[in-house]
Amino acid sequence: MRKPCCKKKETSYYKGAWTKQEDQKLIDYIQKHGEGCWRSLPQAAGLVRSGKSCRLRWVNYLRPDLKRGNIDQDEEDLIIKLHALLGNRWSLIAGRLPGRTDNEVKNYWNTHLKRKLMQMGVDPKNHHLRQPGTNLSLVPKNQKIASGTQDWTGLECNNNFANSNEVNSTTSCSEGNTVSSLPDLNLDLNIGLPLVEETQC
DNA sequence: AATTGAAACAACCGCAGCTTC
DNA sequence: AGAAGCTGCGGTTGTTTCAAT
Repeated sequence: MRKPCCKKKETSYYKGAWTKQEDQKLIDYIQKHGEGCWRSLPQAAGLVRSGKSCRLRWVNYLRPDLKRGNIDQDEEDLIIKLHALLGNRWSLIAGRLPGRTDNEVKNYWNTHLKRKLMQMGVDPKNHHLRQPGTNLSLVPKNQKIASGTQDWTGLECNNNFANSNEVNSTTSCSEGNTVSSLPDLNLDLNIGLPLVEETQC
């Protein structure tokens, strides 16, 4: 049986929004000791949070390399393309967007892009073009498809391969499916090993 | 100015997969 | 081999903000 890396002790953790003081404690601790061993981190850092919560806070909001702010058109297009290829694999998608997190991409998808695709008559689940007329009533009259977004007609790539971890640049849609609407799609989907500062628990 | 509903964002929960013993 | 711990991911929910009425 594996030895726990820290004394297991169930505490009633704080939940809800993080305070500035908590953020600072977490930042200070990680700057000193690096990431890793999330379970023991809270106690070591003087936080009354679960390791999970600390990890999430760091990964999604405190990491210095995060690019905060609006997602631009290029990023949006890339998200759509990657989602067509990978499905809801947000961490993989976020990995192709420097400075963006899986949570951010997921939220953006759910709040912006899903609706946008539906308005365009595209099923956001599989990126298939819906039957003409379906849901098109959602599109305001005279509204053109946003600039920078392609006509997704013909996008019929199934996502079977997305269930495989072997996502790489040679992956392509199976016969009969087409990504003809993605002419500039040149994705290197090799999963690079992250530069992790090794820390021993 | 107050109310209400929608949109956007932040955080939690549960589960799966990997690692260790 | 399998049980248990840990981490990371994806789904979901809660809270805040903003616009419309």
